[in-house]
Amino acid sequence: MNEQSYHEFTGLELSPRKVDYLKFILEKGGTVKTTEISSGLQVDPSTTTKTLNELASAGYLNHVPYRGVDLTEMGEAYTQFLIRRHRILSLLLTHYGLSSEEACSEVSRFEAFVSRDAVNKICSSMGHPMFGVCGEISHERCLYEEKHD
Amino acid sequence: MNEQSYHEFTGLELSPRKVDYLKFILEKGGTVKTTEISSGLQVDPSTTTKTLNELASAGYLNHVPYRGVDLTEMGEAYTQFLIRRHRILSLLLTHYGLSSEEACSEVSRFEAFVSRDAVNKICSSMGHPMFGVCGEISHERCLYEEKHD
DNA sequence: TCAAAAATTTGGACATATGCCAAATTTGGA
DNA sequence: TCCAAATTTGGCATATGTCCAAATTTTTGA
Repeated sequence: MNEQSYHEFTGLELSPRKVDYLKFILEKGGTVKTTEISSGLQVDPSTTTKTLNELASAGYLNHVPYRGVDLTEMGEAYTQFLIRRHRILSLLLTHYGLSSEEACSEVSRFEAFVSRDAVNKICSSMGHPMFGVCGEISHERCLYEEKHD
Repeated sequence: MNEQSYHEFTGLELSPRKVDYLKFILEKGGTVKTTEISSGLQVDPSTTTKTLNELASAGYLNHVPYRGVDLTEMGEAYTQFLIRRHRILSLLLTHYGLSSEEACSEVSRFEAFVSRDAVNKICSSMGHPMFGVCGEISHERCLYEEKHD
């Protein structure tokens, strides 16, 4: 989604693993170092470097070699969606007999394959819940888009 | 799951594409030929042959070269689960503002990553619905397992 | 200040999953 | 029986994700 505004994306742009990286980076906040990510995601630092380069090339991150990464404006907006998706889907599953922990780990496995359209429909249908099982749910862009469809 | 009974599986054994193959084969029924599968899944016949060999090695299929494949007993039981999973998840999404078609194609993208445990919980929680948006839902093993947990 | 330690990156290798093409093999119908 | 159609083999390609060892850069502390 390099050249486009963050209004246009399907939610299917990134692999499950890349989603993990972005979520981790947003949750850490600010500039994040390779080592922190490697520990957090349990991978070799060289793996982290490679993935970071890919995410930077795709426009989600600014990467200053040897210094760390931070989210671009687009990357931040996109990652907000990733987190909202995770929370909405997790909350959904807790309504069907899964515990918070089960829901969370279940969703982590498949969330990367759930489209933004579907998430937005589920979200409206649930009445834009404010609290998920793993954090507060922000609907900023979600509500904005609904009004401007 | 080669040596084990089909009572023990997580539902995460197969990649999305292999799930497609098994579902297609079960839906066709009986012995299915390479060409039918290739047309159905829109892939080169040589790709089909390779995948069939993998599924046969893993114990899901009997493959008689140049003749076709059919599901083993285990493969059939497993594929029943795959289809139930697809239908339960699709039905679920239609309760959140997605049309049948949307639900179906959405679920096709991520179903391979939803565990059997989660499906069983969702299924009980929904009261073991008999009809999905893309076919009747059979609960044979699902109900059996519930009684014998 | 500056050398050793720590962090990061590079380059090479490997594994898995998919998929196509061309060539060889087998089947089956005329 | 013989050829066309179906199938399989073998080779190759791409995309992801991962590790290791070596090279590079940054940081730290004496």
